[in-house]
Amino acid sequence: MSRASDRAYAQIRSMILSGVLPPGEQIREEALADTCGVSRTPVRDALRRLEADLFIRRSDTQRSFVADWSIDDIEDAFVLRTMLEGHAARRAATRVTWDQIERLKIHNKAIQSAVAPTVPDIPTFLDHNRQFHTIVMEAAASPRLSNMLGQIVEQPVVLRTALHYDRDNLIRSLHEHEELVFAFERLDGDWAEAVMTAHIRRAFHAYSEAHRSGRNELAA
Amino acid sequence: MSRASDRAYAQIRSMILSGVLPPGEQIREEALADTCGVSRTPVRDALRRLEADLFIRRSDTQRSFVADWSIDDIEDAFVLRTMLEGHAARRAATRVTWDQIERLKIHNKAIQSAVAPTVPDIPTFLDHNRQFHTIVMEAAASPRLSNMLGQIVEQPVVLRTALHYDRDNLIRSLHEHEELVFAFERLDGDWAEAVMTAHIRRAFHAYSEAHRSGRNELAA
DNA sequence: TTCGTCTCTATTGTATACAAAAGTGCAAAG
DNA sequence: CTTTGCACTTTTGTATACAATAGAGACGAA
Repeated sequence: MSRASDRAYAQIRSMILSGVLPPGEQIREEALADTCGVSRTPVRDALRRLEADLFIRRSDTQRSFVADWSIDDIEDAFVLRTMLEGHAARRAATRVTWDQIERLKIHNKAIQSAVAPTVPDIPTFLDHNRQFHTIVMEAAASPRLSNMLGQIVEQPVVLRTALHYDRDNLIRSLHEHEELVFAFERLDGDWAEAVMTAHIRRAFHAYSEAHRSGRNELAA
Repeated sequence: MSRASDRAYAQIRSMILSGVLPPGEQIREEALADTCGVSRTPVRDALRRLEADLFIRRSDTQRSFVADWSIDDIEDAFVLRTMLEGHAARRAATRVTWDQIERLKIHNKAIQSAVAPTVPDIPTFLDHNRQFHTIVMEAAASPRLSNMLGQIVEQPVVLRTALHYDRDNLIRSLHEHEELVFAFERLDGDWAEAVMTAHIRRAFHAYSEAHRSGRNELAA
């Protein structure tokens, strides 16, 4: 992450996620180059990647804008994520190694510690949650599936989802992770897919409800 | 398609598809720039896009190579395509408009004409086949799904698949298209998904068998 | 007033020069 | 004979200048 284009990528991405660059905002390469302290060349490079990640969309005349996600877009992304991650869980159930199962359990333990206190440690939860899902993808052993799921999971909407989890949701999430490991240990693809599907759908509804209230806050 | 980077993209892509740049070949930006008659800047642009399309992979030290697809990679791509396109067909079945159904029928008619002669017109088949599938995606009304499927369908392996179709396979392909339209007319998502799944799986086996014989030819 | 067109400005696209980094081969030491 | 380090070559990364193109606003004609 030391090349200028990588730094620019990370910086612009975080500017979008943090709302410094709000949805719909036009992106000017030179302005970003100044902000990031690099020339336009690596900025253009970063913008291409962000465009592929759907963080940015380009008009028909080559101008770039921060992507604006409609409710339909959001549901669309979750539906795809449900399908892909469910499929990954099914594949993983019959391919997972004992070592991977051990690592999944370690992350679940860490998540348990993070959600046990009255005030959960969200950053720790997020970190181990991400690693848990990464291991599932690894066990699914499909580079293309990982690639595509990566694209979806990295999208702004999904990244912000867990921020809306209350403690109850975090604990349910943990229980689903544990159930998934049970399914893996029994090589039960059907079960694994069902648990994962429910896991992602619940996340969607958690997001969706929190988002609605968020909208109201903005409107108020 | 008039910008230099677009021309470079198209040209490099076709060089890979036609085998001028064989799998595993290292890619040198300057050499391609000379070949395409443009500077390195648009070539780099094109290479980034081809990398996202998985036509090109980069080593850990930033060098680019034409992607080399293993048998597992190929099956992997087809499995994903089956899942995504099956899902798309299901969605399309309950969203497709009468206008889209008419257009699907028009392309099927064109395909019928192309495969009717003893010597089928493969380019015409490919063209209308592609448009047929594009309309299905359009009817599925999920931008992300379209985007992802586009990534898979455009991959070298898939692009070359139909070249291995014999006349019998082409006719079967047509019949499956027709059955899909029946399923759409009856708004039957289960049926549509099943037909599409079978459609793609058959394409996979057609490819896989032709590929095996192709390998033998190379070995002989 | 409204439409069109023209010009000027803002923004992106391309070329080129130079910097940085990685690969390559040779030589010397062990 | 192998290995390691160093210089040299090749290749990629970045900056900057310039070209091309889209957008915005003014001005004039209908």
